[in-house]
Amino acid sequence: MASKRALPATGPVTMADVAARVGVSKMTVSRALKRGDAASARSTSEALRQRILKACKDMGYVVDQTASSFSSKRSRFVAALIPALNNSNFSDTAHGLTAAVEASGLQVLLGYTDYDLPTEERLLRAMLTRRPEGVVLTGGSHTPAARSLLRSAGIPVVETWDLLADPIEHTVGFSNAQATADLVRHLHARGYRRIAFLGGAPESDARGAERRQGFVQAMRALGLDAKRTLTVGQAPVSMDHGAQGVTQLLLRWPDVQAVVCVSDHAAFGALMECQRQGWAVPERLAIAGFGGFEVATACHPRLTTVAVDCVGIGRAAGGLLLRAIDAARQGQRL
Amino acid sequence: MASKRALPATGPVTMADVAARVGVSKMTVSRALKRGDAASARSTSEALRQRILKACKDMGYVVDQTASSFSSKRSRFVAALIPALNNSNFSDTAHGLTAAVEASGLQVLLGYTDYDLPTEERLLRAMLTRRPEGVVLTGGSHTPAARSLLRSAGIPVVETWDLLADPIEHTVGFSNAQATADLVRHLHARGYRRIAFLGGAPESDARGAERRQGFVQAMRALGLDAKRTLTVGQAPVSMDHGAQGVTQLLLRWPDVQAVVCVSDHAAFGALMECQRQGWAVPERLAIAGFGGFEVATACHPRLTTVAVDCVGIGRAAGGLLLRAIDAARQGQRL
DNA sequence: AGTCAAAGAGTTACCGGTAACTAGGCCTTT
DNA sequence: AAAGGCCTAGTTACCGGTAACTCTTTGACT
Repeated sequence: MASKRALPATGPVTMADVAARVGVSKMTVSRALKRGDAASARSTSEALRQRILKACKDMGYVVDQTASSFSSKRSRFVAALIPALNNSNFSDTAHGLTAAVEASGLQVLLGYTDYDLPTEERLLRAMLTRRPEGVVLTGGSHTPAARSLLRSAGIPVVETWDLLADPIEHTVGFSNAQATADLVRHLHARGYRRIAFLGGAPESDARGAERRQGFVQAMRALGLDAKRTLTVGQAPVSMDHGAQGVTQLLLRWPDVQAVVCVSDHAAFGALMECQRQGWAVPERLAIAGFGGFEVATACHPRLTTVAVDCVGIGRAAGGLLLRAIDAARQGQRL
Repeated sequence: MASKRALPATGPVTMADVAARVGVSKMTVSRALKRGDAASARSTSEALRQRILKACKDMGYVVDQTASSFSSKRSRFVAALIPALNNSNFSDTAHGLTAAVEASGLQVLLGYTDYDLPTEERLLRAMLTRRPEGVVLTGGSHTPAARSLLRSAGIPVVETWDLLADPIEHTVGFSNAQATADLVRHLHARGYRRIAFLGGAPESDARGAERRQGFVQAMRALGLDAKRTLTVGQAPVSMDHGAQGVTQLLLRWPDVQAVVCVSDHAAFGALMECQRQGWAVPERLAIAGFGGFEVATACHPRLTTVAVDCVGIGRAAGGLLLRAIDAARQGQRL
């Protein structure tokens, strides 16, 4: 074990090693490395700084964030939880979030919940042990334990993708119900009257449930029959669900003129099934989706859809989070 | 500032607080909490353990992984870099990876490179400061600096999505060239002779370039003309690229019978453009894609595609990584 | 010329866990 | 009955940075 000291080349290079090589103290190296964050305050001379930077490069020194975080109580990352990675809407939001916070030197630790609340809680628990400086969640449905964890963590929380009436702290998004209602009114204006809704099990998808509610409310407000709602499978609703759904739909309500699908994926599946069956779209059945996915504009005929500014949501959430983190740090200082 | 000590309720609860409450040493609390990992070795009595667990719950204590990682030199996470989040192929791989390593208590820190090597290097640099226990990369193209970083990091590295002849350390995947060549032979067996390839700029997408090479090699081997290759845009190749591409294709080589697209997205775009233009698929033009995306089987007509076991790749990469991490830890012990 | 502030660098202590070692109690073994 | 071993819990030291403070030098200003 004495060889440990005798073989400095093998072990990881530490800041002390660099300091010794340059002939300064650890602290000086530390200061030289993190210059640029703050302005010229409390820094080293430029000449010395260059020597230190060169030594770091020569020795292959890489800062140990683990130690840095531990010492400074700043983990320099935020946790973000989304329902699924392979949904481009959510990953676009993650993209926007990353773009917004990386300028402040924060990384995003991304997790996916598989549309499952207990999974979200587990994930949150795991992430909080790493002491993130903030948390971004998707939606407003969480387990009581998850809420409690967040409260006692004492860090800023932003809930996205729904404009919540009663958020844990901050919320960035839009009303899924409102947007769906707008879509229904749009169809109504085009002359459609017998409109159906196609979505997954409400309990498996909070946003889907919101959209369903928006559909029902708008239909009722227009004096139309809001009973044509069909449930196919659990979230995430797939293209195949849409294909199955549209078949069931026309079987059950042959007089239906238009269908509002919970997402573009389902709408696309429905559209393709119609093509297979020879049902003209939109003459026999008009199809609308939600999300503004690439497939909605690429397919033929194009799907009517509700475009969502996913990246914008992420960016706004990031901005909000940064301000909240800053504010908390200021407050701490008092 | 003296109030800091006077207000223990406000500050975060530490292990020492819990220990004091229960009347044992920090070490005992530490041991009680991490029991379950290893077998009954070096643990506390069950009765005491329950008391400690209860105290943790009552006090709202959450282990500080930052401190734990720092002390034990085990960060308990692995870094994974994929080209894009919103590509379900790659996110499925991330899914498989997560599933494979989470049983061992490792988390996955996911990053996306936007198909850009310098971005990959930057990201890698940022992640390595957090001392991951392993790294999973997509593909075998990396900047020299990135390779150097990985080498000096001294942690296991797995490269996926390409079966590399000369990997940095381990590789899990399949030959994109081989798979594309198989696809070409399949089309040839069906009677197609004048086959084209449609993809993005090779330098922007290593896997796309591999597929293009596989196409060229297979065509030549079959004694066919391999010159019908078209480049549209940069990676990631979109549905719209596919639509534009197929138009250019038929304009430039009106006699073409089939087209192999670099991905299902492009293939789908091409398919839809054909429908818009009234070109019969596959009679006028047969279209093949790559990746086995949901859209390939959901659309009408179905796309010929190369299904990839994305989750399997991730799972295999995770397994390999776990073994390598274990081996490294064993070796360290000697 | 003296005072004072700012800039640059060093010192000290500490963050909250865990590795490794130590110590006591109880049980088994010959 | 003594020796050895296992189980449980405590002790000590330390991981690699950074906050906060101190000290020295330099230069500007009165």
